[in-house]
Amino acid sequence: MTVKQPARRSERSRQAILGAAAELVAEVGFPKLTIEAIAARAGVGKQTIYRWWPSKGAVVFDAMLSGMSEDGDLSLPDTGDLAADLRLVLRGTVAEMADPAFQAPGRAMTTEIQSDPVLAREYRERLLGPNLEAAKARLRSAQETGEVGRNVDLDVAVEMIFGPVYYRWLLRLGPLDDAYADAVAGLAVAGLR
Amino acid sequence: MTVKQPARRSERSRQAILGAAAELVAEVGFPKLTIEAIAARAGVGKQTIYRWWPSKGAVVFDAMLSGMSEDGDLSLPDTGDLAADLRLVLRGTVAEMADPAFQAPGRAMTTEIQSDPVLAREYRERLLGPNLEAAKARLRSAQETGEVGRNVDLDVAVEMIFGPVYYRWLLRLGPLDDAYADAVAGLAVAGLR
Amino acid sequence: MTVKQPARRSERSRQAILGAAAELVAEVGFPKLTIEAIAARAGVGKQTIYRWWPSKGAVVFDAMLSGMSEDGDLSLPDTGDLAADLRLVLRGTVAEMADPAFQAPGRAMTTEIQSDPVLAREYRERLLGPNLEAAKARLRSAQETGEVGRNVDLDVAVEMIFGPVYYRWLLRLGPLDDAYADAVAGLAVAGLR
Amino acid sequence: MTVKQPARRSERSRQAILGAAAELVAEVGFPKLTIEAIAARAGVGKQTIYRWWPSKGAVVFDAMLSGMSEDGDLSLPDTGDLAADLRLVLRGTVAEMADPAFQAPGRAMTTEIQSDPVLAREYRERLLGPNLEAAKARLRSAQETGEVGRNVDLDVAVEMIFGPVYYRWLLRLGPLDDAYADAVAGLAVAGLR
DNA sequence: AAGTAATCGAGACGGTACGTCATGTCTTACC
DNA sequence: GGTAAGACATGACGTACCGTCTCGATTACTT
Repeated sequence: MTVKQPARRSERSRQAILGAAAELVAEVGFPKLTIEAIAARAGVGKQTIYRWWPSKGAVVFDAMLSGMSEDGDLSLPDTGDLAADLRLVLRGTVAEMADPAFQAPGRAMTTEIQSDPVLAREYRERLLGPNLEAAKARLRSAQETGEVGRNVDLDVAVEMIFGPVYYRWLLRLGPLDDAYADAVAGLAVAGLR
Repeated sequence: MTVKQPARRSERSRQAILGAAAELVAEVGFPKLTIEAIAARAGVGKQTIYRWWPSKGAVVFDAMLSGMSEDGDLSLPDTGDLAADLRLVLRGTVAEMADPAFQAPGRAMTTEIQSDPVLAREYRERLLGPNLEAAKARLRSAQETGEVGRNVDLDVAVEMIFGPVYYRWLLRLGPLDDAYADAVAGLAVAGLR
Repeated sequence: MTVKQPARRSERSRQAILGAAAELVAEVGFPKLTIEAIAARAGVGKQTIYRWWPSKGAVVFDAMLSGMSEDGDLSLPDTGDLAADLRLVLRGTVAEMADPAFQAPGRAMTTEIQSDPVLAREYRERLLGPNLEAAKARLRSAQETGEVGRNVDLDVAVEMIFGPVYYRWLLRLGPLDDAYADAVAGLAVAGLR
Repeated sequence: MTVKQPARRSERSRQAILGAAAELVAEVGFPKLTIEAIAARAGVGKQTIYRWWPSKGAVVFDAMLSGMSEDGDLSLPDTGDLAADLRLVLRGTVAEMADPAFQAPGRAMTTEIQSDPVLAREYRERLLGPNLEAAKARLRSAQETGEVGRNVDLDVAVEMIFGPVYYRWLLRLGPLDDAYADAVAGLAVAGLR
């Protein structure tokens, strides 16, 4: 969340808290995670957490952000073959979602977002939004080559691509493997034509 | 959840608990819902809840089940026009999801499913599964008329239909209206061809 | 307590309850003794206990009564030598009080008597009273031989004899052995002259 | 009880708890006294009680200690006339025991001591012991004047003095008035010669 | 270099809810 | 009708965390 960065904040404590939060959410899951446990594990006073983060969710969110390479290039490949590019992207998405290290915090995030509007906004704007924007950019380019219909609503289009994957992941409806990624990519490309 | 059915369980208490849970989850939301409040509202001892349900989530789940017409005909319409049928179904789905009365418990359910495997199974088997099966049946019929390709994996196909809607709903990515339902239906039908 | 003796009372259950109570009070002590545990140990419904006894204390009291030879001859020996007779009696009293098997129920009794007037009355009339009466009888006889002064209040006198022993036992002020019994007997006899 | 004195304990809370405990034990009696009620009356969290006292009994004990002038001069009068001095002391003892305000907590204490060894020790060392010591000191002085035999065991002697009173009080064997105090004093002095 | 103010660790505080236990009442089915 | 079994409403238990608060003790800027 990183509310603000005042002069005298202890970076050491911040790191310890984020690290402890990341460890603990993986160990016990989000619902059983407590601020007290984070403070204890981080060797930090509770107040230091309350001073800088508004909620448990915010801490975990920050911990997840720290754990990600925020600088990563989000843009999708553009080889001119939309189907191939989507297959590639979805295979990556699917692999990440199947990764056990991502599961606990990922689900926690989804959960927390449901009851914390501030967090939800943060999530949409800082994590999800940029990714969806990148996908839309690729589809826009595909519209120019004619691979995607001109009248297709791109907001709906990106949801057609990632929605099914997210759905299967969250509700554990089936395996998240390359075959699945390819199938979704195939149906999507066909639909967008 | 209805774990087991020993001897003589008080039906009156069961109804009161389920009713109170449904009311309270709508009033305060799932995270702020407490067993004590349910017991108090239902005029029931806490132990009576703990005796029959393993967790808060299980109670709310049961409450939701009770609130639904379980006998309802799940099968999709089959007018011979797949696109029209899907539009109809998705409009209904979207309307339900936009309904404020469904929001709180619906999100609560999704949330709770993430950390309770028993509940998750129950959810998939008793609520989600039948609905997806009904959709698959309609698609299978569409395969016979040629509206859907023979080699399309129907599991993936149903996720292509409902996944995007669920995605938009859960992450609040945009409005859930008829236009959106139609757009999703359109793209899906095109993809499945 | 034995409230009443209606026709169809199960003697088998009564015995089982009293036995279980006696065992349990020795095992866990009176404060941790529960009606449920007694019922379970006795293989009896809780209601059967509630039907026949008004309180936990009453059950234990009855159990203790059953455990004692109620028919025993309470009268003190009268050899003509009061000091010797008292030594004998007090040695017996002291030995009983030091007996581990008597400790738990004995203390429980004392405890329970404090807050249950009915029980207290029962205790004084059925257990304590007869014993004190017997001692008074012996002292009365001693008054005739001149070993005890004519103007001595015998109620006070018996309390001078048993009070110190009870005091030392209840508050664990020191060992309860023959030497102590003899010392008390000696001082008492001297005082009563 | 005052288990330990770490860091910064709230004196205000301590007083409120002790006060509430004293009031409540007088109102409802020890067996019906609950920690929750004490906390509520004191305007304090339950945890604050559990943090500093190990049991309900310990709280009440502390409350009683606070209610007593701990600084009081315990030593018995020494006018040179043992009988007169003992009469005086026993009249005081008897009056205190007959005082309704002392009854409930006094009996509670006795009761609680039976099942809590820690409390029992505390009681013997901090309340009872000093009083008995004071009495022994007076008797020792009497041994020098010849009023008490040289070979009398003073531990037994003090029990001969207070035991009967305690016995009559606890088991409600008779009135606790001046006449009784005098009778006990008289018999005791005669015995100790 | 000393003064000073924000931050830190620690943890006590008033609370809420937890999940468990025992109470005493009740209902059912058996004998 | 008494019984074993056990569900029920009640209410206290002792524990876990909540979010706030105070306490020195650093610590890094200011003067």
